[in-house]
Amino acid sequence: MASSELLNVHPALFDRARLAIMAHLSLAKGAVDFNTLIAELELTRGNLSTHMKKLEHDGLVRIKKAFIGRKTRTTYICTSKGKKAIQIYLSAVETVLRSSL
Amino acid sequence: MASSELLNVHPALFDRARLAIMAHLSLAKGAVDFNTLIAELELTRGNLSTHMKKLEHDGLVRIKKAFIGRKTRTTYICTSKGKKAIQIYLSAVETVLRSSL
DNA sequence: ACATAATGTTTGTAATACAAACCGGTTTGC
DNA sequence: GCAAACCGGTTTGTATTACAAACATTATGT
Repeated sequence: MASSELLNVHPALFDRARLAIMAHLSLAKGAVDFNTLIAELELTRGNLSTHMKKLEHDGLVRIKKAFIGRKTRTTYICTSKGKKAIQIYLSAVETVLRSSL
Repeated sequence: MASSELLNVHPALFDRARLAIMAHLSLAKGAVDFNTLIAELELTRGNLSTHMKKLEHDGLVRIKKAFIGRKTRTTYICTSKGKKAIQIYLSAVETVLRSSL
């Protein structure tokens, strides 16, 4: 059954905001910071914060905190596990839906 | 911003079970019945029932009830709105993720 | 020195996915 | 012919979770 391929998809990706976050991070070469994500994805700070905590917990993202001058700066990068999850997501969706066009 | 394309996607599709249901219905020519969906997608009855209620409420699916012999039989078909939602979903996901491979 | 802003995090709440319990009706066993 | 098991779904209760408001901390402007 083709639709069972969806079972291989990491559950964290079945959320509009988190999918957008992961897409953004997997595109960007290098790290992306908190405020950039806020601005581009139109999320509130609280919302982004909790999403990133979950994504880190699941190992899809790595959080880096650093001082820029004396202010803190939080950036995120997509782990290889995260990239793989995105690929699985895309291929699963395509095999399940492509033939229905 | 490419990722904003995800905002056009119908929110009901951001759920693994409902996406699988819609994929199945949009593939099948004609109606699919309750028990077939249960069997192929491995959902509980309660779970499927509530998902279908939501999908009908959102206009992505139409529910038909009929008697087969003296038993009732519930079948579902994907509306044109549902098919369009699937197409939007697929193209949004592809434009957002394709370049990240 | 005091107000305002910037950067995140924690907390409270509303929405929701899920399965258990339920319900109306039918078939089976005895 | 009556009870028990079954079928086809629906409603209800619960546990999870997405979200924004409130909070905490530090920096900046005046």
